Amino acid sequence: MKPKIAHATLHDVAELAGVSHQTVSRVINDSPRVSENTRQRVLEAIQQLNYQPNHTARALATRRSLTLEIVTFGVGYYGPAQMMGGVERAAKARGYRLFFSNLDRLTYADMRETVEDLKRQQVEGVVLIAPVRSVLYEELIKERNNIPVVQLATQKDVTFPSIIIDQHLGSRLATQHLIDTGHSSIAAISGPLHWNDAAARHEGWLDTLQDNHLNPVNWTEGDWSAASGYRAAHELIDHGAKFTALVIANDQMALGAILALRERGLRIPEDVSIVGFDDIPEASFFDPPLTTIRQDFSTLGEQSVEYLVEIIADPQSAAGQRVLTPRLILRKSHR
Amino acid sequence: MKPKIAHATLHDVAELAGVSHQTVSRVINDSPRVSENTRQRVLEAIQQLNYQPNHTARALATRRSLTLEIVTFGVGYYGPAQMMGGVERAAKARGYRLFFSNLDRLTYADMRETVEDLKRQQVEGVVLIAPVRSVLYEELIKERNNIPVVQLATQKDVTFPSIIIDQHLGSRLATQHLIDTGHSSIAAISGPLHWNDAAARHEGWLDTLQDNHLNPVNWTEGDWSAASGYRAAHELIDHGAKFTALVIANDQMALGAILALRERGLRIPEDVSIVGFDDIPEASFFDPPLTTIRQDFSTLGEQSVEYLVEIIADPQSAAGQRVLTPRLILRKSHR
DNA sequence: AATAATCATGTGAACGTTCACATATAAGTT
DNA sequence: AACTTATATGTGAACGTTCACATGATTATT
Repeated sequence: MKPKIAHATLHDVAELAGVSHQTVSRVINDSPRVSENTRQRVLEAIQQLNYQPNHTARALATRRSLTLEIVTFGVGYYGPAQMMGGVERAAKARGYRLFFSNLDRLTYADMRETVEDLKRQQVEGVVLIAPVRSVLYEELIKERNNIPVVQLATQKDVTFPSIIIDQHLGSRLATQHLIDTGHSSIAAISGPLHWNDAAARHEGWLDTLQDNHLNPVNWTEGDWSAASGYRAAHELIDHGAKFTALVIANDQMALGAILALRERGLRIPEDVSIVGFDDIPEASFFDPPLTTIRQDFSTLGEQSVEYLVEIIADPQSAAGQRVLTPRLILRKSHR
Repeated sequence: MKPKIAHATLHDVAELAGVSHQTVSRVINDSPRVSENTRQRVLEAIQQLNYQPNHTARALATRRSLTLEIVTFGVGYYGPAQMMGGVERAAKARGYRLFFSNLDRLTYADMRETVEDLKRQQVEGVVLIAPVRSVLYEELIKERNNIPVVQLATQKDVTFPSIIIDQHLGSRLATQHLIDTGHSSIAAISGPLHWNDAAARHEGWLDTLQDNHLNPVNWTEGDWSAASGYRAAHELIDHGAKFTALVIANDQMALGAILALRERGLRIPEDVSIVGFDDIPEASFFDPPLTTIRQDFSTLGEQSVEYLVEIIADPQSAAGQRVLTPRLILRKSHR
């Protein structure tokens, strides 16, 4: 019995219910200013026509889109993917829809494109996953037509709205634990240092060694991949580095390094202790199970939406950086 | 010198350039029907006012939103995350924006919510990552207000527009290879069987054994996680299963299984051969490097957008299922 | 030189909502 | 009984575009 009107409008419903379009509008917006009697009649008409409010028209009229955008760099990576999940969940809970935009490369053209898009989009706020050091982000922030932006995984102590996990602290936790358990030759495999988290973790390692009057033995830079961890570990040994422990900037590289060390006849943890970062779900099943610094990326994503919503409600409340704390998870890759 | 009008409109630009709004509209839409002279004048005004066309208004007037939606189940998993990346890339290349919606649980309420949202959204098409067997998807498809939908990772031989990777074939590739290299006791750890890919892989394994007149030795079901692979391998042995090879439905479970087997004193590949599925980037750095069936999820995502765009252009062209082929990648976890 | 065709521009009404009012009826106060 | 107040509804103009058409100026055709 459902008349198949392509898309019923407010007016179609009004006509069928014998009221004005405004009354229908009141019904769908839960206005108290409408009698129970007519409300029922309208509801029935809505049902009968399978009416759904047109979001576009509504956005145009109210000048509110109820839409957020997430701009991410590298969906392929574990961290960003987890953050996205968190952002989506929180956005949905708050009644916002989510545009999704990924940057594969941080080129000027791609960034430009993204900025222009943002301006056209009628978006109420942006979660920017900005894990890499780049002036392009600043450009985006400046040119964004006053749309609130919350940055994730950016640099520490930055003054604009942002949330980070304290990587320096995380690295300190890892390194200090190794020192406390008797190690004094602690090498490192860092992430790509133009990534904020990689840089912070690296400095945390350096600072902790310094505080304990230890020399930074040796380190190399990887690219987050297991392949690069494998190469890095081999390199370290090739260059004659002596170490009894290894701080590795993420779990994937740790996996690669474990394989390399084994190839070199080194046992873990007997000959070298390892601690990683992230605590990916697989980390417990490395051989040996990996001691690592857990990052709650998903919560990070959720909180970014909370923050954003606060700013949207009151732009004055846009105040600085919030910081989450990582946690050392002890398993069997160290002693 | 830039006057900071919150949002300049077509009319603001028209006034400044001394033309009608329609002329400005022509300019921004690259209509040939405008003299070079006035085009310049308009362009200048646009620049000066920092004008950006309002996407919402345009969508309302043209009844085209230039927006696609991706509905996914489990961003946390490797496959879906990769597909998303592909979808985003292709959508952007085609000039479409992308709404992102994730389902954490396949409950009626969540699905209902998603369907209602779709109807309101003014979206031109939907990529539905539907890796799990559920009637709820059918509901979504039926009630979608005639919006084109392309399903990914759904069941084989289904008649609506969809793209899958041939998991049955993949499993056949894996199992047959083991048989060809001399194995006759081939056990399996499957994924959760209500997942389409898991079911297809499982059947592929069964069918291949049957074709070769071998008995399916034994198998257990995991949940894709490394933890479940670990448990499953232990279980298999606890139950007295005898096998010289193991087909494991994804690489993460393979990782867990490898650890379990080693704990039981079994060497890989000397005592048991292993082949996984997916070829996650870490698979080369398992110990031993994992032989596995590579899935090109990212291409799958891209192609879904191509298909969707075809359907949008010509709804008649919505025809059936397209199939991609997986590939066996030989490494060192078998012999 | 007159007529037709082309080009450059303008005008007003859509698109489907909400917003700011205006109006009519009912109920409450003095 | 007259006057205020509250309640239920309707009216027309926004929102910022595009669309369909109308107009006037230029150029081409016979």
